[in-house]
Amino acid sequence: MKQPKIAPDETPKRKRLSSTARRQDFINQAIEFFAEEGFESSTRGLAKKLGVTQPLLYRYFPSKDDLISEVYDAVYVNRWQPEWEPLLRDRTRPLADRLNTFYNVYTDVIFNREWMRIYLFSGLKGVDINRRYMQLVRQRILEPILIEARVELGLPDVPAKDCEVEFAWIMHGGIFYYGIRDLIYDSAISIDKRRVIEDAIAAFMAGLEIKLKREGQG
Amino acid sequence: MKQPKIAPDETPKRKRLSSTARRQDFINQAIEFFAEEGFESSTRGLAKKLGVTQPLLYRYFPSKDDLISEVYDAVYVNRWQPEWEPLLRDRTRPLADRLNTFYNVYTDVIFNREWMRIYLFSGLKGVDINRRYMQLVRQRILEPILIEARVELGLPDVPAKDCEVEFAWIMHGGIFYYGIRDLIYDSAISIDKRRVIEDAIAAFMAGLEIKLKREGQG
DNA sequence: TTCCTTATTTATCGAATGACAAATTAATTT
DNA sequence: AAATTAATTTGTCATTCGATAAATAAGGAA
Repeated sequence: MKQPKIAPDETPKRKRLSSTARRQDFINQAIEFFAEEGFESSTRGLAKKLGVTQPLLYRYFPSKDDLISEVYDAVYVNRWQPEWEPLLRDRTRPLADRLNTFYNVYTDVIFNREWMRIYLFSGLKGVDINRRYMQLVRQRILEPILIEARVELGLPDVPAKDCEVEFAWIMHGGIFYYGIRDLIYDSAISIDKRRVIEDAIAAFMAGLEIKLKREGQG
Repeated sequence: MKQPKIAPDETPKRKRLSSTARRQDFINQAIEFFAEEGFESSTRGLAKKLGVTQPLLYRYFPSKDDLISEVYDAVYVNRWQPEWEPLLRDRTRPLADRLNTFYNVYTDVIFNREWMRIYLFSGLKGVDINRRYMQLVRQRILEPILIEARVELGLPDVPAKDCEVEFAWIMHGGIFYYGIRDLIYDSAISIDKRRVIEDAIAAFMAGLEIKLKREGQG
């Protein structure tokens, strides 16, 4: 009963996949598995989900940690879209518009249970890929946003100060935490994601204008 | 060499603590231990940190899960301060002042590695105490804040709408995520916590005023 | 068909895990 | 000082873990 039903004379007792196809399948399903169960979960549990035996995993990955590293890459590196930064720098549009577009497409990528849970699990494990990811966010998203804001306000085009970056992080973190509440705790109020982002950006822009102009004077 | 050095004629080979004192010590150190290593870590590792043998744990807690439950209570329940809510409702002070005071004392409690990591670990495990904690935050912190804001702006004293609660969550989450960056990822820029909170609240208040008055008209 | 490559399984090892029972020993009571 | 209580340790069991070696079988090449 536990075996998949097979028509009488239909042979396939064991499926054989090509090396590369099998490998990809392993990584993809490992993302789902570890996201749900945590990285401490057993390779036997993963093998069960994959429908293969546990030692087969070691034909494709030297160790469990190596497999986990590939999971990180698949989630953090491969899902980052290079067009995000130019989108933020497109001065033909008002900055508020650009921010709304960006945060909608960005959260389309990261607001899913897999991504969020992998991110939190790996953060707690202290792997440095998380720190690198946050540097990426700072350099490719937050600092560009702050430069664009200065330009739009007619202020001198100087690099962002630390306390300005922190202010941008507050907005970014507020939106991010909305995703956590929604996807990890299932406790976000079911409201348009678009609306939440819009409000967060409006408050950020209003606060930033006050902040930048005050700094310019003092 | 691994035994603690004991002066020649000083007797205590084994320390015996009273039942209640030992129990408290176990819980306190279990918080540190599980916060750092995660709840999947072994009871033997914990016993080593405690300087006792592993079976002794089972004299005080029926199972590992029971011990973990006590850890949750000690962190979530016992550290919540009842005076927080009246502080937010103290109408003799401007709301912005109250918010600043509150978020400074609140983060004094939760911005430490133990609290933050226990919170994230337990959230990923899906235990319902996390959901209950977020309801507490909503009912005792965010909804009072929104009511106070309406009153201060001279608007009708009606319960907060869902989208207003979400807006308050954005500020709260932004501040919270600052703590995560600081304590979990060691990647917050070292800036006055006080300053970050001040900016977050200023942006929230500015955004909320616009939002509430727009709603009142539409 | 037959052979050969390699994907996959079977079998197993040593270490670590949560939990329990029984022996020991420190502290209290008599 | 002797006896009693209870805190703590020793010893152990059944599972589960990551990992390896050897056996099996599917599919392409000859």
